Amino acid sequence: MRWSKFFIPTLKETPVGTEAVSHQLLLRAGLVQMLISGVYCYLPLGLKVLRQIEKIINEEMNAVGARELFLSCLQPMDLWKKTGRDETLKDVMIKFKDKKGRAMCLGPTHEEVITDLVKNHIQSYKQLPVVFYQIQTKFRDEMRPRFGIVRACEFIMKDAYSFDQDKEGLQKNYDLMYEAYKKIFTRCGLDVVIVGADSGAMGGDVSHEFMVPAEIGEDQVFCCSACGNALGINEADEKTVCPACKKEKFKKTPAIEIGHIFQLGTKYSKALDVSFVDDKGKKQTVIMGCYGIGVSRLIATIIEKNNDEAGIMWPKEVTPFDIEILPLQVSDKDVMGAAEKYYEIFMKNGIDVLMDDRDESPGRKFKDSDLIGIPIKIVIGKRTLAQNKVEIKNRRTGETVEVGLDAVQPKIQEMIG
RNA sequence: CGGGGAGUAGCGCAGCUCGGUUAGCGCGUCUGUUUUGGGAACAGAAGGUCGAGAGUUCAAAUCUCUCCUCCCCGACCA
Repeated sequence: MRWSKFFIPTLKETPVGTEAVSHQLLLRAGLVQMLISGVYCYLPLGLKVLRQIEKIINEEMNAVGARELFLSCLQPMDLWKKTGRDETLKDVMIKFKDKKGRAMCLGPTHEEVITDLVKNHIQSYKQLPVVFYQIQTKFRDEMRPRFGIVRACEFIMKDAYSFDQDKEGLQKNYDLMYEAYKKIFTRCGLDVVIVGADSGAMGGDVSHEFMVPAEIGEDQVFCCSACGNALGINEADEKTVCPACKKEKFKKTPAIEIGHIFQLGTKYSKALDVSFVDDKGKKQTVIMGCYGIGVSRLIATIIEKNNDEAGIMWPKEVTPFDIEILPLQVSDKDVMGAAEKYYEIFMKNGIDVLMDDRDESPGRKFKDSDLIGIPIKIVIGKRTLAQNKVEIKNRRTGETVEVGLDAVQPKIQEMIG
């Protein structure tokens, strides 16, 4: 992709009314734009990051046998009355009446819809288990949206739902999801702390939260500063020595919740009457689990944990582009010729490359490059090109190497791995 | 919803206390010329319902009232 054909409106200065670093960088790097408080539009670069994360999620969900579907976000209130959550979630629901006078809402979550959907298709134990997931926009009329897309009124969530015939089946799917979540977050370049948690308005018994310790976190975890071992909220005080490594005491640390999984049991299946006939011909209620990841929040969290004074430093698997080519003098035929050559080569080899083909000063290009945080940049300038060399720079480490013109491709391949 | 801050050009700001030409500065944008290794220089240009409405006044960005929006702190959540 050529910068001039893309759309990356970078900002030199920090926008007013932003506190969180991730919020500032999301705006400055031209990833998102606010429409109203808690409602954000994704610009092309931000969308590209979102797609990268979706790709990781899709792969890991498929790996544990979850089927992707896409539920409606426009939902009838009648359905919510059946589970009683029209009351429990009334403060966050965005409700209205349609032209026919039907009470509707924009889905704050999808347990009711998926359960209602599955109900019509499950009759026998032979059809279980089944696991579905989707990546969807959720709507919650938050009292106070915060920190850009960390807490928004319209946000993107991956939600999965498992349906089993017994508790053992649920536990199995729960464990699979638990492990899949660890993989997803690791691939996103994050270290998570996993804590047992209250299931709150979701209901059910067992639940785990996936937390990332961070300054702007709205939650708190007790974790060992040496080994990361964590206890559930309020289960420890700061004087307790970590039972795992016995080195450090637990510390109360603010954290961002990016995932939450629940063993729901029969709360929804009972209310919506989802049953099946077991192998003895007896009618049973389906046992459910649900599993959420705040995808948009995940983007903010990744930025929160991967930045420096100059801007974002994308982890390898979520970066919007693999490499960036910076021709420093666009008017110079040799410089631009070399840039075009590498651009073509990398595109042909399936490496996603952004080329800053704008006729801007080198200073501007370097600053923008650091800001948007592509992991590897190839700097092509008159000075080095005169010696038949170009410069390859690692955004995160700042490490710079000058390589001969023929060594560029192998070096990049080596760095990308 | 309670408490605190803020709204002036795309972005960042000054002006407001003490009302008075055509509302200004930096960045960005457009034109031209010169530049080109860490946010270049010069010349010219465009861009504003001063958040909105009402009021006071000969005169309001500035004073008064009402409303709207945004940010931060608290109760809820991915």
